[in-house]
Amino acid sequence: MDTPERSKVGGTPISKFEDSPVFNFINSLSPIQPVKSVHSIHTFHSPGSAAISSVFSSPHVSFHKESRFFIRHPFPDSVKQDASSDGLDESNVHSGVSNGAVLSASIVLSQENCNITCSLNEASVDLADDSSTQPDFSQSVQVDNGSPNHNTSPFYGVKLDFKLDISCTPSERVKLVQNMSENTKNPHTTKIGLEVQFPADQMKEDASESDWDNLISDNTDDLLIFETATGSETSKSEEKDYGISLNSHPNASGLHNVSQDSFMDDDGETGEHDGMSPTRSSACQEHENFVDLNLKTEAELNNGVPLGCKVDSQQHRGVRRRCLVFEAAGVSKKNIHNNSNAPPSISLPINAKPNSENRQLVSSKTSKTPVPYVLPGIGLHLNALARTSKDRPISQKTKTPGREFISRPCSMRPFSPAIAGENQSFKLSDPHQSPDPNGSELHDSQAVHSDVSLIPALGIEESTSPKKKRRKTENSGENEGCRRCNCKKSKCLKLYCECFAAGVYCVEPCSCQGCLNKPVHEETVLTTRKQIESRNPLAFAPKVIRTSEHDQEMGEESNKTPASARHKRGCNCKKSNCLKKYCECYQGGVGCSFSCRCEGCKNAFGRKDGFEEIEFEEDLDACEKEGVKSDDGKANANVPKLEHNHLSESILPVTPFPSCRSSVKLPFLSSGKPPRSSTLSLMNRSENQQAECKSDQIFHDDDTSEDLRVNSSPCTAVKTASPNGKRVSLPLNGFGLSPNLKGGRKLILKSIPSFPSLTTDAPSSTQINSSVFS
DNA sequence: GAGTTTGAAACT
DNA sequence: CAGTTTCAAACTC
Repeated sequence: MDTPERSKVGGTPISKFEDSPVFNFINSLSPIQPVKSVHSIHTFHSPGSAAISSVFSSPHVSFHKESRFFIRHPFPDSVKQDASSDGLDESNVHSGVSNGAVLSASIVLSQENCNITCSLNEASVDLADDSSTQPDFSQSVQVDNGSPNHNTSPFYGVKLDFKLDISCTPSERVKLVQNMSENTKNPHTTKIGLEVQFPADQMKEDASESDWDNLISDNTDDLLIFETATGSETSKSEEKDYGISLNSHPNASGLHNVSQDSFMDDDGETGEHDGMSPTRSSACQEHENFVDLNLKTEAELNNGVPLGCKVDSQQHRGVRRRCLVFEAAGVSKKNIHNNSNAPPSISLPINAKPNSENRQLVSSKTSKTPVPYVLPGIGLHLNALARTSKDRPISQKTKTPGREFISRPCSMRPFSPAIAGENQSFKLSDPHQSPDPNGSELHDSQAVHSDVSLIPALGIEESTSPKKKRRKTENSGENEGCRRCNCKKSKCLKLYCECFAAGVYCVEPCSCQGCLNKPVHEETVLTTRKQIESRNPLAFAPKVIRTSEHDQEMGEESNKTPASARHKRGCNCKKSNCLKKYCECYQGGVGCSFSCRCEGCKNAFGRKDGFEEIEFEEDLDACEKEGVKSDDGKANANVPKLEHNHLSESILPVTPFPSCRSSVKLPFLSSGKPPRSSTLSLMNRSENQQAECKSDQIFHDDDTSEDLRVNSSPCTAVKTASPNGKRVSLPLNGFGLSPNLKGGRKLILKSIPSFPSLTTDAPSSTQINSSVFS
């Protein structure tokens, strides 16, 4: 073995390492000789003796500062001291405290069976404290592993353990890379790379046998302490939460990727790994020491490394190539890299093109980046939310001077029910905030900001003519929502203007002419708005109200079943039969209700007639089977089917301020079945007012549909007409009842937008209704 | 892309 | 409050 010279860690002669069990192990690889422990893990790359040489030949790479594999764990100085006191070369042992989290990684190569045990322990913050006092702590090793199985997300008290029993064969390769001293100073940057490669089959079998506890207990001496690398503030923040630094962090992942590449991708598979760490800082690239345990085979990763930690899917994707990779021996492609080779992969330019996985990471990361532009003094207008099918990009003002940049997510499902909820107290703002496609409600402050996270960067992409784009997006179905106004005469100061109606400023994509609905004209906008509100307090109220609950429950199907939501005022369609977007109900993805004055309603989401006709039917089931027939006697095949769904929905106006919202549960909507005749009977129009009264009484904040109870308390009559004389009523108001009814449905008005102008305080359900219907 | 249709909004 | 006009989106060609 000529290793010593070539094997340097961070320029540190490997002589010390030779004393280490690892070294012995390596030496003994062929024939397999036991290695009791590894104080410091270095790269083993060795099939047989030759392998050993190779191990140390490549170790440079792995040892090299630039090695990308790393196990990060912060730990207390005390620990560090202990480690050093143990005679461990600092280069081999890095300790640090990061965020109070203590991570220790121990890798043990057992003498027998050439077991290689890698215990990765993530010590909680508490542990970190303990670690100082507990010698054994050193054994616990925190490995930042990006293995899919590895839980990328930090967790307390979770040990990430994997034990690998492999027969030592020439094919086996274990790389342990430590990176050195320079970085020790900087706990955040110190990384140690460890790569262990095993035959795939062995890995599967053995990897599954993870026994960290044993490792810890047995190999106290053999500890590798790694400092957690904290690439960025973000990672730190994450780590703080858990007291553990994880590779889940983009930076970390990037590091892993890099490291992995450095070790594994001689054969050109690096392509897989390239592009890794866009987020990775150059500094990290050069100076971080990593310990990487790479499990190359995914099966291995999944099966062979029972970490007891599960990584969420997203994390998986991001993490997949990271750390622990046990490469099947057969996979010779993973050659230990020479340092010369390593650098390229290692020091991948930040702006390097990420691979698909990396991209995901990046994208996910970036997705959050957009920051909504909130016009000064202008608050979120939830009306935008109300326009369900009309997603508006979240307003975002580009930094470009004089240019408004408003974007809103186009995530809306084609028929997703409009979310209602508008708090007029908000100033016009954030134009195009859209309801969460998922139906999630915007809550208070969250609404304003969280939505932003949803921003698909719409605004950025809009360069083509707004109109075309709009159509394009609309046609596309899901992205239907991205709209812009095209006003020519209204100056975007009337409700004709969708933007204005939504309470958002017009943005660049808009092709409006003479637009005054811009931040520049804020006063004008507000004034006009007030005027309109004075005329009709509900003018900016969400047109469609629905419950978020529904979305949550229904998930993807929610778009199919918006029925629980209803247009607050109802449509007045004459010719479109409520089958086109001319119909606001249809457009909002909700069924028509009693409030509608439409003629020949065939609303696929729920016909007004359907309700009425069904109302008195004794056997709803029959109805469902037959389908609901409209007044004109035309059967609407869609209706029954849809009815199930949308009836199950609850009305949920989404307002940013939950406190201001009250929810109404309409009794039978959650059943998911069409209204039962008995139930519907209550909805008889003659009884509308009564029903509405009931509905008023059943406002609830929570969604317990079962809670739907008819409140017998006296109710004041509620006007169904809007201030303007137009009927405004909550659809399904009359549904409050009948649990006894089979298939009772619930409409839940989870939140009704409070209109500050009307009621300063969070309106009670009654208040809401009164305000709505008065 | 222009023209038509449609229904809400605005107006009288 | 009803009728009419205006408006812009939706739709059609």
